Amino acid sequence: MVETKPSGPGTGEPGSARQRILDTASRLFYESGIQAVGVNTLAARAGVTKVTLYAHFGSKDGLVAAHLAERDRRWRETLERASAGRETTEQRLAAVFESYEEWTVADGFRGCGFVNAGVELTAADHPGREVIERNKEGTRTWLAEIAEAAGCSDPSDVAEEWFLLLEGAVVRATLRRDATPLHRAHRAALRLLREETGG
Amino acid sequence: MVETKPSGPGTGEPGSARQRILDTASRLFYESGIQAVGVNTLAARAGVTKVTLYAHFGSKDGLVAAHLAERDRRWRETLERASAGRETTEQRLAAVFESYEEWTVADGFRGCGFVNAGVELTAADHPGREVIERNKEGTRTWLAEIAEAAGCSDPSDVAEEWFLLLEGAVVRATLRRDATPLHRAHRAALRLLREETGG
DNA sequence: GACTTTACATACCGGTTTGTATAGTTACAA
DNA sequence: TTGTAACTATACAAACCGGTATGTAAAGTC
Repeated sequence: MVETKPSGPGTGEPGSARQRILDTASRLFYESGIQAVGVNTLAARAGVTKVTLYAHFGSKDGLVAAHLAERDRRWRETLERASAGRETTEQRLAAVFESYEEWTVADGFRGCGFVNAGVELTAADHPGREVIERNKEGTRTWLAEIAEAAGCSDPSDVAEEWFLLLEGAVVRATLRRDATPLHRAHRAALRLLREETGG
Repeated sequence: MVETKPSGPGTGEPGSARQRILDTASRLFYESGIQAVGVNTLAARAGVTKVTLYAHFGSKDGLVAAHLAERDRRWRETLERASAGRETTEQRLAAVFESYEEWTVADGFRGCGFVNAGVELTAADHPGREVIERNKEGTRTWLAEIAEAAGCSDPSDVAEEWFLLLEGAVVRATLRRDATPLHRAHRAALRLLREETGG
């Protein structure tokens, strides 16, 4: 387990230097890619000197890892918020697919930030890799709990099939910028579910 | 349509400078990512001077585009070779999923080279983007022809569902290095097909 | 023999990369 | 009032980036 807690000065309150750096990183890294954004640019855009950035995160790799951890936290929040009040299996599943859909059709969508980071961070021991795996495992677990509540005979199997459809839809939506990949994925997921539960 | 034919000197015979550059690019770009491999390193590893590299491809972007075109050509060959002698719909579909499976479990697998390139090449007008789209469209068409021969009422719809499963499985296989993503995708694809054709 | 093509070697260009060193400033607290 | 934490400002280092300039050697071709 890697340290993801704040490791530098400051407490991370909104508007603090640390938070401004993380917000800027989130935007720039996602927009342009991690390697394409230098620490000079990043610090300047965050309204912070490079010295402050290094005081907080130690290295660019450290900042990348912290940025991914923050992104993971926000994604989990999104899932939980979208699932509020959804009770039946199909409603809870719809909440997930609708979250993905909103995301993929939003302005500036450029694929999954974790998958993208995984493509760029080829070093096997990069501190960000762990965060990527944790995020994917989190979503997989979320889906498995829905499949379990539905009474599927092999919940993790069904969850993984849903996950394949979701990940595939995100990839497809990156080229085809409309809602059809998510619609098709959702429909296919429902058919697989109903077949499984004998609906 | 962008020029993808050889644009520099030489004919591209096996062992020629041009071919050596392309082979080296294919290996290094896939292994380490496009941005992480400089032209100095690339030329040195290909046993070629940088001047020769630029005489052949004009720019790094030009080399990237040529490399992607070559990769696309090889992928189409793989699909055709794997489908030789497959006659029924399920056999032809199996050929596709088996090709993906062999690929994802092979040593050094690091995701789809086209998707990865798409992540790295953020510039909308990069000459490689066109090749990426052409490749994805090629695979989609390949699947649609199978679905059509199967007598699906909406072949392109079914093909897209298969494609979602395949792309998702590739993404999942990048983290989970075994054959289960492809097995699951194949099984789900068959279930969706049989449902569609009322089998 | 003159010319073209293809590739070589070497050296250089301006700019950018991550990361550090040093000094000064602001705010708050004991 | 003195100290400390968090920050700014600037300058620098060493390496690397894509790309070019200059010149040479070895082939093939008219």
